[in-house]
Amino acid sequence: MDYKALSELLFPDVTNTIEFYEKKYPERSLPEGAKVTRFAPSPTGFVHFGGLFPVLVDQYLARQSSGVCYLRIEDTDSNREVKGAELDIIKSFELFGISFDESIIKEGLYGPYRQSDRKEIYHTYAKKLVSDGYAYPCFCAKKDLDRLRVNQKAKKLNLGYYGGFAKCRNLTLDQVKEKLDAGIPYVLRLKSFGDCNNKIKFTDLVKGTLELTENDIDHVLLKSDGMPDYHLAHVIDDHLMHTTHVVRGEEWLPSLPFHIQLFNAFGFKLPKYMHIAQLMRLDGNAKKKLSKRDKGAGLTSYISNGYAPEAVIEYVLTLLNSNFEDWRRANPDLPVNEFPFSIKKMSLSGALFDLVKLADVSRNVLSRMTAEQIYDRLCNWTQSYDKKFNKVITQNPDYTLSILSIGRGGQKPRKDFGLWSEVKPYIGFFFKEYFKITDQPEGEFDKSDIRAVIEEYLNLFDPGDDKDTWFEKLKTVAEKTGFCPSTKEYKQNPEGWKGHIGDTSMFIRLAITGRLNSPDLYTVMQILGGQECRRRLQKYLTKI
RNA sequence: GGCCUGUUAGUCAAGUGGCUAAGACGCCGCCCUCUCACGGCGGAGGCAGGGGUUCGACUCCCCUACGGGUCACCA
Repeated sequence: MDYKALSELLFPDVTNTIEFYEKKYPERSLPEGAKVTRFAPSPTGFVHFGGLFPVLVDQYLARQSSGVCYLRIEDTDSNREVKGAELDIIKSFELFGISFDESIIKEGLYGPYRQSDRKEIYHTYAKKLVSDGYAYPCFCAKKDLDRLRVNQKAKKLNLGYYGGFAKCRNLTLDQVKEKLDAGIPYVLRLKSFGDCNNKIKFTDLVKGTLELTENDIDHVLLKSDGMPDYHLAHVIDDHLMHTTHVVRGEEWLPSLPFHIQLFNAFGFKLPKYMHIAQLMRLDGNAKKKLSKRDKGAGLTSYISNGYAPEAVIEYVLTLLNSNFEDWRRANPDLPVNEFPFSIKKMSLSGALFDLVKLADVSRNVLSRMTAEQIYDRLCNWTQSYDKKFNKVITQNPDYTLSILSIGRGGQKPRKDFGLWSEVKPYIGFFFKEYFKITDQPEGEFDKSDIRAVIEEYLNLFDPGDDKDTWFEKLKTVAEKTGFCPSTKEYKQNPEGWKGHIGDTSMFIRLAITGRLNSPDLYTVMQILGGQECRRRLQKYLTKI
């Protein structure tokens, strides 16, 4: 077979040579050891939660080595393409503080960054492959392939287009010409010289040394529409764009031998690979790969549900690097991008997505913010997702700020909320728009006793009191109304008391906040102001 | 089914032949001048099973079981 002639027959329009592109995309000039990584999504919809894993690895590896992290759009399948998805992906990541050094909106020297714009390049390299005898056209129709598969299945053979089953391998130049002239659609296939009885050793940076089976399948390289499939595009792009580290999900592991084969066929240097574990979700009792189909898995739905992006990022980091939490405890105030990310600390098996843990991480992240930061972000979020609340807090910025300051700062900050959507239920009672008595006293008390406590307290209440005086007055009220002023004492000897100071405090809390639980009552009352406290206490009397 | 890969408490995980097997979340109990939150103290709960190798295996090897991935003109 005259491969050169075959290549001319298949690619008459290709006039460039691969040398042209090799020269056009020279080695990147980067410092020693700089890593070049890429995130390469297909624009088939929104980015889902699991996408955060590889992209964060990409970002850390590049940043920590003064390298480059770029975005490449893998849109070689026009059937699955979703309009607007490209920009959506970029915007979604931006919400999470993730940006790329090069992308379709920020072209670098190694573009185009959209695969559908690189067709000429792929064809040039494909032509080379054909002329070197590594690829051939296949005219088999889908029907033929289906039949082949059925036969192989019946005979319990390995499925696929390989060896003796690869009929089109043996087509002569004239036969090819004939079919071409007849307008029969074809795909370009790899002519595999691999043997599935041979094993190859390969070291993955995450998985370690792997033993893989050589590829003997004549995989498709170019689809009948002339676009490459993932495999060919991956090899050519990551070569020309000089990717040093390919970070991708472990679902790609089975096709790795095929990729290695392609790199070798081209004579390209192999990049380093990192196949990372998939995030799983629980489906009944079974673990399932988290996918785009899962409701609420979209990155932006975390935003709309009220998660702080930085909290989501930290949660992902706890799963990505087992020592992240230790680092965070030791460095509570350092920005997250200073975390010394380490490949060695990456998990081998897929973690189960844990909403409860996310909530915990989230509370911790928010507890480290200042009241001002909380306020800004809260305004930002409510602007889109709770306009009424947004109006309330922005009308009273100082007041809101003082509320958000409760128990903030210091060594043991409060952790009352992990979601922006949890703030309103927590602080709503401070505002007349939301104040409502929603709880009832716990335990059995005479209404007259409750009334007596409130009345007695109203007599003594003075907003100018300091905390100790304030508490002394609570004790006085308790004692006067027949409640024990010390909980401890009461527990030792409850005889003769109607209850204890905890109970009388509860009545007052109910009147002031409408709820059984609240932050420190003294502070709450200070913020509300004497007038409002008095008003609420009096109002409560009418409701008992 | 073939191929690949993984398996330490409910979840996430340290651990690389010699520990009473870290820690975190969750759960339970106690403490912290008022509830909650925070914090502190304590508790329940684990090396999938079976064979080897070894003076000694969570750690090395083999088998089994179970989980996951993949076998497209999708990425």
